Amino acid sequence: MSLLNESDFLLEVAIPLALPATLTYRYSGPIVPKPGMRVVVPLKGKKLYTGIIWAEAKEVPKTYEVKHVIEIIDEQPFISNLRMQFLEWMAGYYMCTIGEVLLAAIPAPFRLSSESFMQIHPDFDWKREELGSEEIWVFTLLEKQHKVSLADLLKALPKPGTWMRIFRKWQSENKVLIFDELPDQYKPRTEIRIGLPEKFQSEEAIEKCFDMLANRPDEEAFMLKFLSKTGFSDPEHTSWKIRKTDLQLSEDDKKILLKLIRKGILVSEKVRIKPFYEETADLPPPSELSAAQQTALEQTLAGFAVNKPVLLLGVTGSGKTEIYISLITKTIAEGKQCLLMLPEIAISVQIVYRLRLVFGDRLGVFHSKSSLPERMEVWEGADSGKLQIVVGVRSAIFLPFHHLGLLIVDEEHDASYKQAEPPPRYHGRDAGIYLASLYQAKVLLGSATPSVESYYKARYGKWHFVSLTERFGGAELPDIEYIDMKQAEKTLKVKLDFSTLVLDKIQSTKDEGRQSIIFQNRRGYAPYLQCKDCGWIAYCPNCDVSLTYHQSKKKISCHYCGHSDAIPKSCPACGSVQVQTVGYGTEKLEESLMQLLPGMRVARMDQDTTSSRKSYEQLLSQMRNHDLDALVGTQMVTKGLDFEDVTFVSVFDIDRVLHYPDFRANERTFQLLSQISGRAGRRKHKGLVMVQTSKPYHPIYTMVAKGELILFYEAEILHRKDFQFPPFSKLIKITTRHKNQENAGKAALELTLRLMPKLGPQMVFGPEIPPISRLRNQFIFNVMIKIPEGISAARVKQMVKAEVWQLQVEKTLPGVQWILDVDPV
DNA sequence: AGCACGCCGACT
DNA sequence: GTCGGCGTGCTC
Repeated sequence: MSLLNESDFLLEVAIPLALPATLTYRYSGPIVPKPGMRVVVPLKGKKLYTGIIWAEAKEVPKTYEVKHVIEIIDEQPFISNLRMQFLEWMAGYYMCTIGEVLLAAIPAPFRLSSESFMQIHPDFDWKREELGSEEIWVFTLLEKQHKVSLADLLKALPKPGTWMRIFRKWQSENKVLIFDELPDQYKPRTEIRIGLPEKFQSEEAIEKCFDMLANRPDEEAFMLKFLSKTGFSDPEHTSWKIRKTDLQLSEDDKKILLKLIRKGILVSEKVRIKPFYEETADLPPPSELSAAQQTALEQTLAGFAVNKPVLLLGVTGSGKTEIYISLITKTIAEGKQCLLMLPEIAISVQIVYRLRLVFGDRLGVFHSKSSLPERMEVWEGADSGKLQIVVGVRSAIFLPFHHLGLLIVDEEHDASYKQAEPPPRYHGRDAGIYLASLYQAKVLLGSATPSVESYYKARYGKWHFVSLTERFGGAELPDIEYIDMKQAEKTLKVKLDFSTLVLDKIQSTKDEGRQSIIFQNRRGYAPYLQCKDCGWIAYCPNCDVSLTYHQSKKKISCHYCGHSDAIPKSCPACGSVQVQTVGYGTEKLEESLMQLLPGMRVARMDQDTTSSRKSYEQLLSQMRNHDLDALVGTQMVTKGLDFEDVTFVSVFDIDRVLHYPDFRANERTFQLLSQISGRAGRRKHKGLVMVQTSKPYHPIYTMVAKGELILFYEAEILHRKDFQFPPFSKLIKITTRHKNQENAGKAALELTLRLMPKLGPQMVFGPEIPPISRLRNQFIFNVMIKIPEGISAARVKQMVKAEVWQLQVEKTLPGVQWILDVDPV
């Protein structure tokens, strides 16, 4: 960094806000600024923000007065050079601003602002005599006020100094807590456990115990209850403890318990409730690799040796996880870190248990439902290198890995890796591959149904291709049958739109003591509510979609904006009372099954029944304990569920997926059918899949049934090539949004007209009205840019960005929102 | 993200 | 006649 004056620096500072660019600040102070260090800066008025020194500013701005950096927070760069390079790449590649990337990349607790609060950490023992005079000052204030905003603190403290740095240091030393909202979330959840002291933990000792209670029948009764609840009578019981809540104590019981504790016959302890993934379960240690797995592992290593990303095509149940574990173990042995990326829903208890068993404390979990302190812990662990493996969702790529050696992206085809909103609209897999290249880390992508793009790259040179097609333990793939619903209707073999074949199979599956899964990609009771007399349909007032009828909530609601209405008793248009539901959602299927198959224990798994982690886990355990015979669900049941006794899977309506107007419809249909088939017959028993369709001989369906995976991919690749779709081109989707249809349309048209002469009709497509043309009272238009192979995507992006920027500046279309989406999914 | 400036409804 | 709704624009 060059000097302007003596120790006076001019800096480009990136602030985690959706600002168009970095802002210029001046700094003079005791520290030599380096890129990646955090600074506290004033922004518009007196508000303070944390920014990142991005670069040295090249010249003194002439059009405005440059403000001063208040303080540099870090002694060492908070973001390493490598990671800055990554973040900058992301902003460029995904056509957003650095500020937007930082917003996603830096957890809130690191973004000290004047709105942040500070309080004394309850677990830290401050010793007054060890504090310096300044520290005493702050400590006293904190002690008096419980929590203080940094703005107030800065006002109250003697002027010059490096307060933010001191606060930051305290924060990292766990002397204080700094947070943005209420401090409640920092209180660890605890529970009380009641247990038998060690000296009584044997049959004879318990006898003695009871002798002590000989003349207290109430206490004796309590002890008996306690012992039975701990499973004492079970010869294999191992625990002498139980959660107090599980004892379900009456008021009187509580008094007795207190007495017993006082007598020393029982003990109570308060323990922190561990997040679900920290608990360990008794699972068998990882099994030895099979010959097929061993071969796949060796082939993967061969790909790594030539520094290519490896695509592992592993059919469901082939045991990809074992291969992951081997590779992770190897990477850790080399002293490097691993990131295992999973789609949100797949970070299940099962896989984390399994990995924790192998890697113990060296494993961290980075989940979207993780609390802030949990995130901070993983962040710190990744930074220090203490965590050698992190299992996480897409945002885990922002963790400050010390030395990343291996990236595994499981279920790499999963669309949820792509962030839709807010920017950066990045793809976890693709961004991960770039990040790995910076670290010179190895990359393994795993899937039973890879994306067509990945398959193509792996098969035709760029990447390395490994396939694992044998199901582990020799379990057979299920049979897939397509039920011709038109035929079934003609022969009256349909009840409530269920084929009687399917119904019979659900019944017989139950009778054999096994379970079924019924898939329908639509939640709620019915997608429409319609008047039989005049044809009126309930529409969302804000969006261009019909309202879904929800019976249990007694509402009709919009799945896009959340709007909901009471169910009309009569038609608002003609007054008729013949208002009826049309179509089928999971809720209705659940009801139909209960009605058609009496005695069937059916449950439903969709967004509406799994709003909390607990309800989700509960459904899983009900399935596992055979409290259920059939599970109806959305997309959610297609991913990662592994029930030993599910032998029958039924797909209620697949045609809608296939006919969705999108170049990925074939791929999605293939993936969906293959994935859902993977839920059937995962162990000893062969599974059966029945798919209801009006086109039983559609080639995609046939290819799934015959397991002709390679055929599907090769055919699809030809198709994509003909139409110049990815992987033979790159797409940028530009969306215009405005409350007024005309303005949104004009904006899209104007952009098209300006891009057309520069890029030509082979690259510019649109404007087009999307299938849902209005969302949250905003009209939407799309312009698609298709960049063929051989043309610099970077240059096209530059051009598009310049045109959009120009249109924004011209202000002929005020208030139009422009959304740039690179590699839309 | 905030915060300020700016044009249209229910009130002292 | 005014107070205030949040729509839009700027932050160095």
